[in-house]
Amino acid sequence: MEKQTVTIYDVAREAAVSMATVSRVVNGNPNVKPATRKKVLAVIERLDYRPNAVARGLASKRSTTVGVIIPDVTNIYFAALARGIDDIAMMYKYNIILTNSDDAGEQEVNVLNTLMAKQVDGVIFMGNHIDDQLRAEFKRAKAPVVLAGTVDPEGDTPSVNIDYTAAVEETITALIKRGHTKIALALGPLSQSINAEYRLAGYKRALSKAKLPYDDSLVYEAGYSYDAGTKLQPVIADSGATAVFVGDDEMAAGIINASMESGVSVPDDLEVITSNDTIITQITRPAITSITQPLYDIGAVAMRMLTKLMNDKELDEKTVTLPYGIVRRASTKSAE
Amino acid sequence: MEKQTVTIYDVAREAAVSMATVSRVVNGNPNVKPATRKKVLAVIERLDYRPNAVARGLASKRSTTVGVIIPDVTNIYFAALARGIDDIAMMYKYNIILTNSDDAGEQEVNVLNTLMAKQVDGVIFMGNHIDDQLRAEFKRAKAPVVLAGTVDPEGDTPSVNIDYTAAVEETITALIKRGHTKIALALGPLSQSINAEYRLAGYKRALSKAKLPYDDSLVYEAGYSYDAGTKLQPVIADSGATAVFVGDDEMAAGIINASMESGVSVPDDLEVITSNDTIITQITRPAITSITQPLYDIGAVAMRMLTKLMNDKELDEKTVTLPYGIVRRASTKSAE
DNA sequence: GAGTGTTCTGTAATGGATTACACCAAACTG
DNA sequence: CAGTTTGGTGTAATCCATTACAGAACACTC
Repeated sequence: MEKQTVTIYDVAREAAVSMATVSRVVNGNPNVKPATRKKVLAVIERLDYRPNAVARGLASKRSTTVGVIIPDVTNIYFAALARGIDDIAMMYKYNIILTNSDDAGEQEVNVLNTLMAKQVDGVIFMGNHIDDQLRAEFKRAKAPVVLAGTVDPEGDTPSVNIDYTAAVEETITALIKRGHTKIALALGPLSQSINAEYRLAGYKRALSKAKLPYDDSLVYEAGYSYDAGTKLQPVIADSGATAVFVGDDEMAAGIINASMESGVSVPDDLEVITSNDTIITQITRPAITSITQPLYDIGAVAMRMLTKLMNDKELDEKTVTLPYGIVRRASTKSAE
Repeated sequence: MEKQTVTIYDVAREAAVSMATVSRVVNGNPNVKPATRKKVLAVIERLDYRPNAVARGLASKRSTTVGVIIPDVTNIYFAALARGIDDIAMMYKYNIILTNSDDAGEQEVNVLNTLMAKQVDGVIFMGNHIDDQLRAEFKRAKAPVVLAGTVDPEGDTPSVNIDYTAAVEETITALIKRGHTKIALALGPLSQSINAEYRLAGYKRALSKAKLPYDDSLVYEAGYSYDAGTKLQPVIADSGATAVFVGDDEMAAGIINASMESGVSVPDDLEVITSNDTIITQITRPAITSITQPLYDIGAVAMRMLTKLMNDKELDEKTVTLPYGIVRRASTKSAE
């Protein structure tokens, strides 16, 4: 028992009008006599007609769908952005095609191409690194692209972020003011601009302003995971650092738990500050002081920008920087 | 500078063949002379032709897109399922339209309708409750629906789950064996079948098998959040319960932290067991004993079932039950 | 009542593929 | 070598809407 589809033709026939008129009614075109509109709506109701979005997309060249490329939905940070994106998309009647890229360049390019083949009206890209090939694809794409929570030092592509450099500088400066001189930096891969070109820069700037020497043996490159944190902790302990800035909340949780369990007290022996203020920062004991980011808003603003671009409007600013904050929790000592 | 699109027509003209032949080449139809195929592929390469998936979808009546309805992507549990879904979907060359429903019935129906309008070839539904209206929509839909991590007591719709009742029964029985007689149950809304009809049943069964009385004042209905847990903790403490089974990991984390901070020691004064084995269970101190679920696989298997249905194949079993486990962590005492 | 606008509706082209069917040529059969 | 397959290719209908354009109906003006 195939369920046959009701088309605009069927409605037109039943309502004794042309399909153009039905189309007008469906799309809310005001040039329809109220009586006709009513008649058509009645038939639509009776036949339970739903316009076919694919046919509509072909005819109108707009799919009312946007592509979202995300490294991994199970990553709380990116999932929060995705939620902001989807909410705003829904508000503007767009749907989201979501695909995981695992941060792999080749996969990202592939995904972008399938998205373009599906005629998405725009793309929101989240990732940790943008290389030349990807940048080239963005340019080649016939739909606009906006980066969310993702930096591109080249700055061609519109993007929404916080000022990572300033945030790190501020936290490191606060640590220095409290007397720390050996501050470790636990980051993800330094191949990613956010680490190598933003966070590290903030760290260096804070040191240099305080006239402290930069010691690259205090900078650690690890994975974005709890286990990476537990493994890194003894190394940090050996380094003699009395404070550490961590680039990922799960990693920070690993460092904290491993510290406490090996007799290194947080915050007395080691102060810990992390980056993303996810729920994890509230769950550890001690809870973790963190940079706060308006995650949901980063996604939401990115989507808002994309809707403008999709409607050929100008952007007020291409590179949006949202405000960050810092929440003090128990993993750092209070300022004197 | 509009980027003009290359169509199958352009390729046909340049390669001096008909569009049908180009279509055959693109779709890997074997009835094409190797020489012709090569010639066409060269032109495709030269013109950088990409088939328009929308046009293809209209003509072939298959969009190679499936809809995924999720309560909230930022929920780790569902996000893990979504990841499994997407990976398998990608393996079968499908894309995912993901939409958040916030578990709201009306929204779920809306979303389902837009998905059908977009001509998705199938739908994976995740949610906490399925009411009659939703069930009716599933039936009405012209594309197959599979439930992932979502129970429907009616059992009409194919689904993938673990045996929640048995899992709860097993954990409660273990607690009873260790001597507990007052065991609390902290669940999400009892309006949801998974709580009211599965977990609660397992709890009751364990009690009755042990000939312990059922006391509904030990059953708590709360939200799926950390704060809900911290708020619930004093109530549990007052009840005199010496163990608690929790339906959500964040809630469990809240209960644990609030307990420890109010001088109720976990596991000495209160043993805690939770349900989803997310990363949170490893981060709390004590870490939380949990039922383990193959989250990724639940999503993956659901998607595999859906691909079968989309290709009009029969399902081996309509209601798939994957195995669960139990990991002991520090929030429970070891068995004697 | 002719002229001029509006408002409303219909006709038909269009979007970019898939695919049933027809056809011709080459290969095979007996 | 006529007859039948098989392989390779093209023609044209089809999918279901949008939309430019044309035209009809009606109201209004002088």
